[in-house]
Amino acid sequence: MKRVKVSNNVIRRIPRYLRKLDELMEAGVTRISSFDLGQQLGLTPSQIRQDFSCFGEFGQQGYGYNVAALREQVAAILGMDRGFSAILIGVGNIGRALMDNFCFSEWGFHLLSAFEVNPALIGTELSGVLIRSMDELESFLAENKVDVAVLSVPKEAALRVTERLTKNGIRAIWNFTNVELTDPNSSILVENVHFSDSLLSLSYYISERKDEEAARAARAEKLAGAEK
Amino acid sequence: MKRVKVSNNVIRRIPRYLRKLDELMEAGVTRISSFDLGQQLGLTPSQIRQDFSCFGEFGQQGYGYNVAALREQVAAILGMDRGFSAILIGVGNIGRALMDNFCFSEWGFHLLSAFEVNPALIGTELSGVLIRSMDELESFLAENKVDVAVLSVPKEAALRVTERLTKNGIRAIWNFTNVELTDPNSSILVENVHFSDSLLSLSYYISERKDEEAARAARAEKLAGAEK
DNA sequence: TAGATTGTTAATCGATTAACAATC
DNA sequence: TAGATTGTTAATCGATTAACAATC
Repeated sequence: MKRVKVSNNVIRRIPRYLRKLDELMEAGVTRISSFDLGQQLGLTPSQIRQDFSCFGEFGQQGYGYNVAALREQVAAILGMDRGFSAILIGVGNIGRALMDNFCFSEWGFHLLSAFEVNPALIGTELSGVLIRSMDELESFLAENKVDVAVLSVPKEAALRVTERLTKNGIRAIWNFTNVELTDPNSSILVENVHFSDSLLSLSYYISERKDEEAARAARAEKLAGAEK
Repeated sequence: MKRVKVSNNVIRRIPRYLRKLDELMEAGVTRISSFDLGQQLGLTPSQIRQDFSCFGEFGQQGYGYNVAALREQVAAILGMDRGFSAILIGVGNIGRALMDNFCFSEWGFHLLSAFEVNPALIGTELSGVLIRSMDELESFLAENKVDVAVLSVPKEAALRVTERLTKNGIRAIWNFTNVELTDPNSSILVENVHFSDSLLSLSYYISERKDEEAARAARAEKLAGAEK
């Protein structure tokens, strides 16, 4: 796999390609051109070819791309075949939802264990994953290679837990707390799922649309008045 | 409020400004310069001033920005003061987690009601919000102005429910299903929270780092060999 | 072969950064 | 007043789009 320095914009598009390719495979589509793929994703064919060309040559002139083959390449680009391991910290509502519904293995991850402070949950299993006491965190990290910690603890505990994690070798965090963990001069990878940021962006777009519609209505009103 | 056409990049940064400003207020900071704000967010002062200048003049030469005042401006930009209303469809794990933990009102939204097919849940309340039968969806939408539908149904139901929503006047969806709802030529606003996209991006970054470290180790190895 | 479509180079467009006059 | 810092214009940088030779 070629691996030049690839821009964030490209990297954020790759998972969308994967999802679309899975969809195409399910629909029985075996080949697709950058033109058609672009149509379906709202991207230009140029951009799609540029994106893939960061990683190699996956198409064939005059034919396009084989869907199944491209899907495998995309999966490899994303590291889905590397068998990364994860632990989950905090089996609250979000933690439970992830353990219950989110299929880590579908995306190439092994969820090794979860950790909780609530004694009622410790020792129980959820979707086949054992919930351990937070007291065991350090010893577990010493004995297991863990690539990612999924952080789904309450806001107040976020920074404290993060410190314990990074002190014990964790170098990547999938952050579901609404706390800004990213320390600019740290080498820890943090991927945020900030619900509020997402909702507020939507709020912005709705406001924008409302304002535009109001402005349009005002212009129409004025015009109608002038005609009289 | 000035409202020129603002790029997506800017819009995605505004919620981060809000979060940081809230943090500063809580810490008792009353004024901040674009320089300091940039330091804390990993952005250049230029970019911060450019971003705000899309919406107005919120600072003061020689002084910087008043934190509380800027926070209010940012909130207004995002439409947090518009009292948008929302309903939630699908009280599964994710739906429940949102109703339980996510404070809609903190971000200016009123969660009016939730809808479910499971009879055991219908008629009950969660965090003060009534769970109605999906059968009541159409009549509810006819009687209430709803700005956003939060979609947290199982994957299989996503498209069907979306159609019911849009047929009954819903024009913005906050989508928690892993389904691509965005129809390029539709005017419905869709804001996606795709967990898998997020995890796969992280997977990419971890892979990249691993490859770099392996390459570095290989070079060191070679060097050590050459010295012998 | 002719038509289609790639991978890549060049051109364009847009976003970020730098610079600076205005001014608190 | 002098120092600080804004808002904005100009310069730079990077990402997207267009074009096209290569080739299946």
